[in-house]
Amino acid sequence: MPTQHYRTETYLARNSVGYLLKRTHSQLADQLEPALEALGFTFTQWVVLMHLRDGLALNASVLCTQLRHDSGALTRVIDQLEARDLVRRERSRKDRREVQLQLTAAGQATVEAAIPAVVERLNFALGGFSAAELEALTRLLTKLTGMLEGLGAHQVAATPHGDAADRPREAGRSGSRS
Amino acid sequence: MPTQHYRTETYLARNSVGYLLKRTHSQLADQLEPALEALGFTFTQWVVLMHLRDGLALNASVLCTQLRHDSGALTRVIDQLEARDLVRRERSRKDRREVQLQLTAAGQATVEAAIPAVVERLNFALGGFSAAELEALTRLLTKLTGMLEGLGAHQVAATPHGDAADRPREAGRSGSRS
DNA sequence: GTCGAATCACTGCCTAAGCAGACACTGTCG
DNA sequence: CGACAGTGTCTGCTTAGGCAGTGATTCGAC
Repeated sequence: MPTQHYRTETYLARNSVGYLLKRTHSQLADQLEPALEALGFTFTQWVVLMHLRDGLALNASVLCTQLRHDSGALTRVIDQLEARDLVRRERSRKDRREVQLQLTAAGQATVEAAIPAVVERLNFALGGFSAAELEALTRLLTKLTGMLEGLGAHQVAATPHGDAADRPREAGRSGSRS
Repeated sequence: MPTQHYRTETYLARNSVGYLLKRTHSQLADQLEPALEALGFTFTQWVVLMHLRDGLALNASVLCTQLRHDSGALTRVIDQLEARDLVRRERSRKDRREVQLQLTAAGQATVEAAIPAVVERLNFALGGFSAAELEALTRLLTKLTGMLEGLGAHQVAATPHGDAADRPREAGRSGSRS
């Protein structure tokens, strides 16, 4: 039996991590998006580019799981980036179902050029945090994401309420349209 | 000049709080949604109901700022909940522009009945955390949300890239903060 | 080797989110 | 009183996200 973090009698939305994560993410996105938009990117596009830059994803499938994006939606994001010559698609020879992705020279340059503005905005937004606090937050979030990834397909613990749905979480989400 | 949390040369997407927040939120939502879906709610609807239950919002406008939701979108969420007789709209007598919201008896009962399942799922998902860790995470996120709320309208720091950066984004609604 | 299941990328469709504008109402200033 | 700015809610439009289904390919069982 896991730790009894929350209890029915004292559960309040505003103290719940779920709510706090949603809220902070949204707020931080609001801080970053204008900087990215000035450069012509959405947050999603940015993260895709960064992951490619960091070599964290070689194909769309990996990117999907990494970013937790819908594969269909991701296709459209890649479409946009490819249309702007920032990303190149290339069919793998080893497995011809797979499409390998990489930044073009222009994409590489664009990302590198954009980083300072993003970093600056991030630092500004986090101005009220000490280094120790940010470190702690990052550590906790990293641990949390690892934990939740481990849970994977939420095998719904036999809820007495019966029907519990079983979503095939594998396919990521997000994406965009042209 | 704020703390130099991130630096251009070492910035990596996967370590960035923005990315981590997005990722953890998405993962946690995946954990909770099936439980809510079994009860017929989306995450958004659930949070709306919880806020009404906790008396955190008396009208749509407050709810918008609390949840960082679009007022137009919120109208539709309320529509759905009202159609299911979970929420009641009532025009305020004091200020007839305002629509006061409250749970119906059925709404109240439904929310209360749903809490145990949500709490259980939340505890399950957070099983790997100690009480101290969750407490720390909650505290940091609460502080962060307060910090970011303070920043409010992100005044874009003059980007040397010239172009753009002039989104009137701040969408008037949700403006007044306590 | 063949058949069937699994995987990868992609396309359509549907719903939700975000934006802008409309309308109703309030409070203020002249 | 009447014009005007500000606020609260709601309605259309556009865009993005998520799901299901398709074609191509690979892998595994037999």
